[in-house]
Amino acid sequence: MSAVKLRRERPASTQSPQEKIAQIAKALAHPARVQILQTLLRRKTCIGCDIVEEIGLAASTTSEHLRILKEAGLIIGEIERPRVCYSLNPAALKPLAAFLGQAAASAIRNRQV
Amino acid sequence: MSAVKLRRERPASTQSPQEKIAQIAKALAHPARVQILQTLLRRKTCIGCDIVEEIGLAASTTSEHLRILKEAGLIIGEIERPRVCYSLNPAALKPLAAFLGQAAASAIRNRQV
DNA sequence: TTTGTTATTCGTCTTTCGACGATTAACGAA
DNA sequence: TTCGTTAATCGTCGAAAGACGAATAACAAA
Repeated sequence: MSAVKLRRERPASTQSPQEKIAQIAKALAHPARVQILQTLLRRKTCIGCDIVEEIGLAASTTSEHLRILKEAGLIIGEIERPRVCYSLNPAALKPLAAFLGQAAASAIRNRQV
Repeated sequence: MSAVKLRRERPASTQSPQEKIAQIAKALAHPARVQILQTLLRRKTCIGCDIVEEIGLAASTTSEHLRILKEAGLIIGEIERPRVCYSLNPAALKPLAAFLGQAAASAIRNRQV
């Protein structure tokens, strides 16, 4: 309770394209977080705290994963007292998806599916 | 020089789908590695040690990034004495690409581009 | 055989991640 | 106001990532 925490990543505006892509990938770089996104994909819209139950980790740990996903912009959380309603924001995946698209295109050019 | 190192990730066969996806994402979760892949995309095929020069990190560090990419199957390195010739293996990106595809599809279903 | 060229491994260090329990926050309901 | 419910934060700890220089490996060429 002394100083500011300053947990920020770096303003998106000053990020290189590589950094943008890597940042999104980093948000996906944990099985639990992938599982959270898949859960949100399956059960269309928002979910309360049963994400915690679904992935089987401690509530605090899950909350941390949700924070990371939120910070990366991949999910959105709307408060609906006393719970929070999470939903996907697939648009945030675009830079990474575009990069993968390029790689796939090169695969076609080089005739290696 | 004492014991085995055992740096393995875990046999792909026993990996859950989430783990597979997360593992690929983890390999992409560093700007330098994204940059390496982009370089290989641009200059069609393999490159020697000028990857080191391109990304501006120490040779040993770069070698480590290349190892990670290789271990994830994203690149292939053929030795061409005295150098090594790297090339992309875009097929290894498939599981991640498929996942992003699903998310994009859900975006269309929900009318949020 | 010695020399030169490039890639990799080793050892070390600092920083970040991931997990947890405990605590705190933020309210609606009673 | 007090109570109950759910989320988020804090503090801690071990494990892993990331960076580097130094040392080593693996040959082709001289």
